[in-house]
Amino acid sequence: MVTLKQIAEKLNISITTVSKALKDYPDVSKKTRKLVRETASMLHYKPNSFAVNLRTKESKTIGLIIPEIVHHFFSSVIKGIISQAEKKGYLVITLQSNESYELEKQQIELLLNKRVDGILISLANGTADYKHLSEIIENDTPLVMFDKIAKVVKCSKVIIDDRKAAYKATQHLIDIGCKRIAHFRGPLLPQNSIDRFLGYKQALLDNNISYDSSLVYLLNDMSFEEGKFYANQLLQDHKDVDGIFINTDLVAIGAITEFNKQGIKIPEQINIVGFSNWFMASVISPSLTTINQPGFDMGKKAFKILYKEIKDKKEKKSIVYRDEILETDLVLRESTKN
Amino acid sequence: MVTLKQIAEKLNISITTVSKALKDYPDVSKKTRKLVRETASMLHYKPNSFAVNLRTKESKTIGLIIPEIVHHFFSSVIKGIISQAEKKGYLVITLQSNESYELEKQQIELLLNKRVDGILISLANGTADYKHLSEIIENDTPLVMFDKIAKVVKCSKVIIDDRKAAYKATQHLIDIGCKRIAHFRGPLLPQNSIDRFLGYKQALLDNNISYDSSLVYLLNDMSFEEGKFYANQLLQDHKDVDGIFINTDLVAIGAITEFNKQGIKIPEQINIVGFSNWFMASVISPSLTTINQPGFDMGKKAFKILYKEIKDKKEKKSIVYRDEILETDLVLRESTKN
DNA sequence: CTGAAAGCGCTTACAG
DNA sequence: CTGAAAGCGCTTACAG
Repeated sequence: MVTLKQIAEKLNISITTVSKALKDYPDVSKKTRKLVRETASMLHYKPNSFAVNLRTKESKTIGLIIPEIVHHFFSSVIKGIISQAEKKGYLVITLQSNESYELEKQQIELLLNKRVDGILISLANGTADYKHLSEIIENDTPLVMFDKIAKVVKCSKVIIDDRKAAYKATQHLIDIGCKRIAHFRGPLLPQNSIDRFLGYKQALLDNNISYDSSLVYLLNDMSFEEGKFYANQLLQDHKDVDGIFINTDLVAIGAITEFNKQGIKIPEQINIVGFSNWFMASVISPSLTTINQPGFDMGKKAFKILYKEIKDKKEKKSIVYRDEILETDLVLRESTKN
Repeated sequence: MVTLKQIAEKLNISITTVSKALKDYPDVSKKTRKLVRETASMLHYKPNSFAVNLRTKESKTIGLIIPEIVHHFFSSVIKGIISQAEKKGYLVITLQSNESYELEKQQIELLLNKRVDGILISLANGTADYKHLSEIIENDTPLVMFDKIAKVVKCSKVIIDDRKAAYKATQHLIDIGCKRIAHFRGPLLPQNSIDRFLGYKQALLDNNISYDSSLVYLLNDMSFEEGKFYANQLLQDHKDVDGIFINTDLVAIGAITEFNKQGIKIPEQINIVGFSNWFMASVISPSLTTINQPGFDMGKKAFKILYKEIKDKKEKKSIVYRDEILETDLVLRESTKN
């Protein structure tokens, strides 16, 4: 590998001058600058990034921890982050927590040891303790949380308004005439499953529909199979339900599959609204009415905020945490009337 | 940040001894070793990875270039790579070429400048020239290609036998009685679209079915929309077709959607076999018979080979390139008879 | 068992 | 305009 030293020796000048010439310092003569540039490109010189990192104390690399990569929403977020990072000259190290708090904790340790310039994270469902996140902040590493966040952690956050979106979804069911509306909710922990539940409940109350807790089913792993299972369960428990708001599309697609199998007509007998707007939602039959969750934009936005914080830190400006709330909309399809 | 120097000063010993103690060199006394370890953990010492990289000339980081992240198959591959890399203490920098040769080229440059310890790549459809790949090899950076590869490049490769898999898919259509079998193929460039076409053709010939080039449709972007478009086209061109082998599930799902819309019965009027076994293939109606492509295993395997090459290089062993061919199988579902 | 010293390849404040 | 020197924080061959 070619080094500054070799270029310097070849031209009989000092390493200092070579370094300055390559960085276009104005205090190097035009002639020397040109000579150095030419020699460097002739020798295919590439600055040793390890040395640069050590000197500048930054690596132009950020870390990303995500619960699950094979997931339409999250892979869209990753794509948004990576594309935006590349534009700004940053590379992204991605890690998957697999919805495990323990792994998440270890991975933060890995990234901190690696001295990434900043960290982006969407929390595992299992995460209830936030010491590992505080450690990032104490370590003075910029941190931005997105989608699955912890409200109490002091850092910037990019989210959607889950409560509002769930309210919108439920209101739609009410508007098309549903009287008995069930909800398949996520586990007790991630904030967004709580918020989606609260939005559902609020919409009922605002429309003078009494809240019936037996219509709310709490799922654990939010899988296709769970969707089928609880769809069947619902049919046994409540013959009179005419609408369901389901916490996420994958589960909704499981439910649709089960209803189709049992000959339940959608939307005639039961209306369904999902959440996320996966690609699948548009190709299943009947296609699924759902909340569109802007994954790509969320990724872009999260990186942009992180980038600004990294920059502000470098310039010793004080960092102001921001809460960015992205808009969602309801995509009407065949699984609800009209 | 705590450094070796600070620990040394605190204990009034040399930096050398501290370094050795932390690395469990046998020539440090038990007592000193213990003292150093305790002090280090008390001060939350973390080795500065930038300095370590510079000294050891390795970063325990690899680069990954993939055509498209938001894609069930590729995100499974990424997951396989990342999980395996983490086990071996490696981190993964992911970049997306977006099926563009130009981007791919730039990204290789980025990774080489970053001095990653190795590179994993699946080529963009647009890539026809391989100089940028040779550069990796000349740079003495281990390289493993997977899925979309270039046969002429001298490096290890992890693939499936596309020709054999396509043969199997086509043979299945023949076995269930199809006489006029169409094929929706991918563009002329990626090797696997060529191989899938050849497998299709070979199966016909081996079964004494004459090859009819008008039954082969060449698609460009392999999208859901193209699937719909060519399904419609096929209905206009050839009323007698009773089976289609389609290059990838997404297109097949587009085709199914179009056939459903036009009231064509699957599999009674037309049998369909896809390729990849996306999750979607199992939930569409009718569910799709398809070739299962083991993304997660491919990722794991690709990393394992790369890891071995990195290790061999470090130990100055000569590197033997390997071609790993993973098994695929046909998953029978509702879109084909029986 | 301990430590002084060289060196990895840069950057930059400083002197001339 | 040019360059000697210090330093980023480690590792390791070598001396004692």
